[in-house]
Amino acid sequence: MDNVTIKDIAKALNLSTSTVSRALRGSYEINAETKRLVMEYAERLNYRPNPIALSLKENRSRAIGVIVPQIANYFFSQAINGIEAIAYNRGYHVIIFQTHESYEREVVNMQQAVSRRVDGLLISLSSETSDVTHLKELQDQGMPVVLFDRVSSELNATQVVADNFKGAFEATEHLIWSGRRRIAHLTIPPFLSITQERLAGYRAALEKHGIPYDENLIRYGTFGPDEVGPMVDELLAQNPRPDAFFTASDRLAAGCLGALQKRNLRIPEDIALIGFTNMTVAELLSPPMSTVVQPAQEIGQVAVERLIELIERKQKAAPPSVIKIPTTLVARDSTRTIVG
Amino acid sequence: MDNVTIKDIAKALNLSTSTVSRALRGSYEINAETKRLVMEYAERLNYRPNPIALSLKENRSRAIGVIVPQIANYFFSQAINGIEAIAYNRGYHVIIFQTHESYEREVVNMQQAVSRRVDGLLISLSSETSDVTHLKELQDQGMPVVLFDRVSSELNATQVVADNFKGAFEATEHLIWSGRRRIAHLTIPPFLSITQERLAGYRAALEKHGIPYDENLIRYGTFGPDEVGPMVDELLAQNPRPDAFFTASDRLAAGCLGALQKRNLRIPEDIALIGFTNMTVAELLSPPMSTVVQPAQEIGQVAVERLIELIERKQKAAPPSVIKIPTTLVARDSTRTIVG
DNA sequence: AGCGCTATCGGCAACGTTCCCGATAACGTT
DNA sequence: AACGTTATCGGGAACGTTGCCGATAGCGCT
Repeated sequence: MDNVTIKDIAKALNLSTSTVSRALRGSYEINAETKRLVMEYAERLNYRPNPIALSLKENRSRAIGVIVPQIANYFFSQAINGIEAIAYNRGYHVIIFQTHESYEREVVNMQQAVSRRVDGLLISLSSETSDVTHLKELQDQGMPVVLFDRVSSELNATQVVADNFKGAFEATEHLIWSGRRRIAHLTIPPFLSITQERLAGYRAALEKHGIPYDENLIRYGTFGPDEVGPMVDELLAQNPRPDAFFTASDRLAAGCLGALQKRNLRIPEDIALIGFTNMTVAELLSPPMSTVVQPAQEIGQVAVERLIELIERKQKAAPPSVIKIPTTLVARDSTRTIVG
Repeated sequence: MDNVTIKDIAKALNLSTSTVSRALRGSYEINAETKRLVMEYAERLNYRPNPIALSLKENRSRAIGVIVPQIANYFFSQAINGIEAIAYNRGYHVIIFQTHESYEREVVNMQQAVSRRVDGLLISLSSETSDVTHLKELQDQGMPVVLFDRVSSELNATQVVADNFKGAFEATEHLIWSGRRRIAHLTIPPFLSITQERLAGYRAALEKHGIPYDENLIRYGTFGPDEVGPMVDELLAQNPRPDAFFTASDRLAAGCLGALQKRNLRIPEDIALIGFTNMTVAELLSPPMSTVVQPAQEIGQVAVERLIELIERKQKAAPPSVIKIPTTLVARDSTRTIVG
C-alpha cells in the first residue's frame, strides 16, 4: 500500500517527526538545507499526508454530505453536478446519500453524515418529510446546513430554490394567454414549500385573469409508483373537463404526457401541457413539451457556495436567507394556441 | 457540537476508557451491571463512535470512491443510484468524483481518492483516457478496483459491462430485418472497449446478412459540444445516403434525433434510428425511439458488490473477470418497417 | 497457607499528524 | 564572564479508539 508516513521520513533522514512536519509545510524555523532534503525525499517516496489523521486532529473532514431523494432524477443529477464541481475546486469532497423519498431514511442518513463528521450538509427534503425537528436539532448542534429545492419554511436556515412562485405564475398565465381556462395542477406533497409557492403562483395568475380557483383541479402526488394514471383519470372525469395540465416536476410531466397519450388525447388540441422540469430532451418529446426550466446546476452551485461560506467563517457568515434563482419559460408545441 | 467521546463516558462513570470501549461492544469480560450503566449513559448522551478515529486505527475508511465522467447523464446517474443503494446496505459511503471526460482530471481524482484512503474504487473511464498506467499503479499498490461500463481490456481487473456485442448485434439485425441495408454507426472514441465491442457486434450482424462493411458509415464522437450535427451532415452527404442510424450513447441518440428533425428528415420513413440509451422518456419522444437498454442500475449494483467482495476478503476473492449484463432491445416507432 | 483460577477492570501503546514547550549551540551584547 | 538572542531541532501530548498485557480481588482446592 501507499503507506509512507512522516515517521518513515523522519527515521530515514534521522530527524524527528516534528522537524519533518514543519519542513513539509515550509516553516521558517527549519534550515533551508534540511527542508530541501525532506521535501526531496518525500517527493521521491510519493508521500501524501493522511487526511484521516488530519481530520482527527483538526476535527473537520473536508467533506460535505449531500442528501437527496433520488440521484437518478433530472433535477438532482444536474444539481449534484454543480455541487461536485464547486466543491472540488474548494477542496471539499462530496458524500452522497439517497432518501428514496423516505422520512426514516432521511433521518438515518442525517445521523450517518453527522457521525461521519462531515463539515456541512446540503439537503433536499424527502416528500414524506413534514416534520423537520431532526434538522433543527442538527442546527442547534452547530452543523452548517443549507437546504435546496425541497426546503421548509419552518427552518431558520439558508435555502436555495428556484423562483417557484414566478415560474408557476408565468406557466399559468402562458396557458391562459393560449386560450385555456380550466387549468389543472398536478403537484407534489402539499407541506413542501415549493408546492405551496407554485400553488400560490398558479392561484395568483388565475386571479389576475379573473378565473375562479377550483380545488378540484388540484391533485397532490406522493411519488408513489404508477400514481399519475389515476390522478389523470380523476381530472379527466370532471365536467367540464380541464383543457390544460400544469405539472410540478419532471416525473409528473413525463408521466402525464405518457398517460394522456395512452388515453388517446391530443396535445395540445384536447389538452395543453406544461411542466416544471429539467429534462434536456423536452424539445424532442412528442409533442415538444413546454417547460418551466429550473436552473438545477446553478441551484446546486449557489447552495454549496453558501454552505462552504458557512463552514469556513462560521460565526460571521451571512444570516440565513432564502435565495431565489430565476426560472425560464420555454414555450413549445404542447401549449400551442388552438384556433377555433 | 456532538462531541461525546469514550473518555467523557469513562470520566463520568469513573471507569477507564478500555472498560467503556469493551462495555460498548458487549465484551464478555465486563460485568453485566457495568455494561448496563455504560450503555445507558452512552444512549442518554447520544454517543456515536468517531469513525475517523476508527479509520485511523484500522486503516480503512468504509468509504468507496466512484469516478465517473459525468453525473448528469442518464446512464451514470442510474448506475450511481444502484451503487449507493447497495453500498448503504453494506455500511459503506459513496464519495463522488467527476472527470468531465478529462484524462488529467481522472488522474487527479484518482490520487485524491487514494489520499482520502477510500477502501476501494469504482471507475468508468473518461473518453480521453487511452493510457491506463495510472490504474495499473493503483492496482499494484493493492487498491481494490472495479471498472464499469467504460472499461479497458489492458487492465487485469474486474470489469462490469453491458453485453455490448450482443446489444449492438441485435440492434443492427433489427434494423436489417426492418428493411434497412445502409446502416450508419455513430459511436464514441475508438479506444474504449465498449466502442470496439459494439462495433464488432455491428459488423457481425452485417456479415451474417451479407452486407458489406463500409468504414465511411462509422463516425467517432469525442463528447465535444455540438459535434453531432456535423457528423450527421457528413453521413447524409454520402451517396447512397444511409437509411438507418445506430448510435452508441444517450447523448448521441438524443443529439441525432434532434439533428435529423432539424434537417426535416422523417423518422422512420427517411431514416430509421436506434440507440444505446437509458433515457426513461425514450417512449415519449417524437417519434418514440427504439433503444437498446443497458441495465444501468444493475451494472452499478454488480460492480459495487464485486468491489466490496474484493475489499473484504482481499486475498481470497474471485479472480478478475469481465461480467456482462444482458441488454434489452425495445423496438418502437423510430425503426418501424416502411412498406414500399 | 499456598496455589491457581476466574471475573473484572486499568494502563499503555499505537494509528498519523500538529503544536506547544524545551533544549542546544553559536552567536552578539553588556 | 554572564547574559540574552537567534537558529535549529527534538520530546511529548493530543485527537478517539482498540487491543495487548497486566493488576487485583475473591474463590475453591490441596
